[in-house]
Amino acid sequence: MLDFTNSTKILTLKRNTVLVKEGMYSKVLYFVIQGSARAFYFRNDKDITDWFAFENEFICSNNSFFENMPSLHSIALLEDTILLEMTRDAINALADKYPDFDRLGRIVITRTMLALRKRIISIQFETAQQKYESLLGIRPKILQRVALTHIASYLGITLETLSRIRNPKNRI
Amino acid sequence: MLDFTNSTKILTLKRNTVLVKEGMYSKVLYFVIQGSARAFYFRNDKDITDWFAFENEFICSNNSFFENMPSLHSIALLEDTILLEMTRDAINALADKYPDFDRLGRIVITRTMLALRKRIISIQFETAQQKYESLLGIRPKILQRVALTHIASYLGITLETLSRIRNPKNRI
DNA sequence: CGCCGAGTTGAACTGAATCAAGAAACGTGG
DNA sequence: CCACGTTTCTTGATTCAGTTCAACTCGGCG
Repeated sequence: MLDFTNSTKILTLKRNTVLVKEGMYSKVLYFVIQGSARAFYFRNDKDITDWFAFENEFICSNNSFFENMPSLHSIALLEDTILLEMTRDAINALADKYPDFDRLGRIVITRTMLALRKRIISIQFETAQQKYESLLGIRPKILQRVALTHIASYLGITLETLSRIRNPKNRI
Repeated sequence: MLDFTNSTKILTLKRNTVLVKEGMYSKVLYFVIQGSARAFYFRNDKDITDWFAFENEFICSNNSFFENMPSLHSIALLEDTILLEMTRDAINALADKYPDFDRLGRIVITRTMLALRKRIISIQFETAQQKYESLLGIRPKILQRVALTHIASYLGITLETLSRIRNPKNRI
């Protein structure tokens, strides 16, 4: 029988577990039930966070999942986390059978695309402080759950700059 | 009869024609046959180019087309241009009838998403000069077809900086 | 207790922005 | 085909946000 529960694995994993390693092929997509994960890569020996996923969000190696290329980034858990794991083949099979599932997939991709466009505008035109505040607007609880280093690299600023922004004494 | 040619208008338009105005609703998508267009918006009274479309590429008001919101940017032609115009309803109808067309739509969105991710990395970690060179790598002929002001704003740098980068005397 | 990773603070440096002029290219009408 | 105005691009001087490098603080944990 081909249905959702049969195409899906539920994983309960510890903090820091690595789901995908840079350079590997990964045709699976993870959906976060409880906990959080991040995608990251190394650039000039620095660990750069690329994407966060919290409850009810998806995460996967984009170019491995969508383009059959070796993954450009790794994915690791930020907290003890419960995940759904689905392979691309299972997702495609479900999408072929259930138009609603197919539609859902399209909506998710479209949303992601629109979010990326907004992020580009944010990166290009906001000061470090505005970027930080925008992030807090979108993810108010992120500070309680993610190390500042990861937040800084996600925002494209240094840890030192983030630290200064957060110190009210430095406000102009 | 519901088919591709009936759902499509061919437009032949002059340089500088405005296809979409900021603030309007636009449920159409344009496919460039010959020529070029750009999407842009104003930020602090500055004209910022957001996206280019050349031959065989699509352009539309993203958030109007996908999210039914008033358009955040305008779209105008950079050259005399021949376009295909399709409404969202026609596209959806075609996608319902022809699975291949549906698949095509998904591929286009996915590609766009992946291109946006690459652009984010480029914006975040490359110097002005590297951004310029990356763009030339992707679009070698852009200089012959687009004003430097638009290239600069697309890259998120000032016209002055772009001018200096292009002057070989200023290379370090 | 002492170490270690995570965050803070300080000082010097730098790439790009801004402001201000000027040069070149472009097009439109005479 | 040239003169003139407009738009596009270049160049120079100055300023500034954020980086870099280095030292220091704090909290947790073996």
